[in-house]
Amino acid sequence: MGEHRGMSEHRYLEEMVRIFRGQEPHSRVRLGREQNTSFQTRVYTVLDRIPRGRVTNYGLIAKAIDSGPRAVGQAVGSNPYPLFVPCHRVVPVDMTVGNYSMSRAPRHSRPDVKRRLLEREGIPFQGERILPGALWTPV
DNA sequence: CCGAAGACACATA
DNA sequence: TATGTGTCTTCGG
Repeated sequence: MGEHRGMSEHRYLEEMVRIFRGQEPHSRVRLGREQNTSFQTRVYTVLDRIPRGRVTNYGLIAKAIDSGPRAVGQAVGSNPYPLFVPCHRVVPVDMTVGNYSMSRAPRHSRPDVKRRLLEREGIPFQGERILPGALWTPV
């Protein structure tokens, strides 16, 4: 079986399925981040600290690393390890799921992957919005 | 280098 | 609701 992103293919898929189901990964996975810019690394470091069942927003991350929200969005969008680095826990300040990549699909066929991931992690929605109690502020 | 483009935020009408 | 502006990083010419 092949090697995939620093772990066996089998284990990688197994952990990925767990995350899709809203379960916690069995073990913390070490991922190489050599290709990232130093700015991206700073952003992903914050993402790693977002607790399960909580979300934060682009502006708060920006403040935490002394940058701007758009720059944070750009870094989040180029996350090389989605799911493992929980970019799905970052939402706009209005607490909707935001303009993540999948949101460009036609509405009737839109998979709403981000929302489903969040719901399985226990994030409470009311209509299109996440309840304010789920907001986490980076320390 | 310079300009344009973002998974944004905030102000103003 | 809907433009318009500010701000910061990346990428392409």
